[in-house]
Amino acid sequence: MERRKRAVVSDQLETKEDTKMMRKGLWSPDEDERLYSHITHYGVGTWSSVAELAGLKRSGKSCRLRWMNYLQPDLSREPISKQEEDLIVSLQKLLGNRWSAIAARMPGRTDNEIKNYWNSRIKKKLQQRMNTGGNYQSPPEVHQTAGEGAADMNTGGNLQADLYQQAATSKVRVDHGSTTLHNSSADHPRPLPQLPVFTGQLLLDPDAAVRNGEQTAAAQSSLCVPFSKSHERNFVEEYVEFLMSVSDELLEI
DNA sequence: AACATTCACAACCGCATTTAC
DNA sequence: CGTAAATGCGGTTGTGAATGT
Repeated sequence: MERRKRAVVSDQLETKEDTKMMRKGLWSPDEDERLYSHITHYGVGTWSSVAELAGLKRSGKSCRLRWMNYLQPDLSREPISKQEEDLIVSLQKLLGNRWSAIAARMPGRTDNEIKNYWNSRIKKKLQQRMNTGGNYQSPPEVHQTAGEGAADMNTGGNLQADLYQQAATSKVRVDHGSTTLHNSSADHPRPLPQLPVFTGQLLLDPDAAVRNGEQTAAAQSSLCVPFSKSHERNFVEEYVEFLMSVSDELLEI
């Protein structure tokens, strides 16, 4: 809480600074040139120093965003293809609105680009198909305020629950320690590559759950550990890597 | 032609997390 | 270990172009 207040204060200071002397709005070609030239020559120390050393009246944040989303040389300038769109849809199903995680699996694409594409096109398309009676599953609406998002994080979020739910109803079985793929053609499960083992649990305070009489497997599990956001991130990242490595078939869960 | 609406995308904002000291 | 600064992320807003009336 205290930290959060500080972050807000820090941002407010930056904002105050911005209104005094920082430029805002669209970047001019000259600014782009300065930023690009500075970074290609000297690299990025800290973003605030980049802004200063490149002689830009921009916040470090703004410089970072411009570089990441527009100036980076390895960005793709091609329109998003049908294949990429399908990939976005699949990954969004798996990861939710974790645009940076999705972008990490799409070379040349940025989180902002994917987020915009999702919001302006895919979301609409899916909605239309829903309205016309298509059996397309609507993407989960994530009208989440920052506060709600934080609440999700605090409770472990629904993400793990969703993954478990998917795993439970799909051909992938996620056990503590063992994983099998049930081949649709044969009923004999075959061993899979190492699946990241989920050693966290969904409750903030497992002891409290036990005290409350919630005798969940997680609460009772000797593997129970506090489940931080970084645990969550690692788990989800590894889980998706795993799914993508197995087969296209699994991506449709 | 003039205005309104829609669309796509760039950029901003607030907050959480990570890093440096 | 605590604090401040830096960074990263996702939601939202702003803006210019395209399209419709």
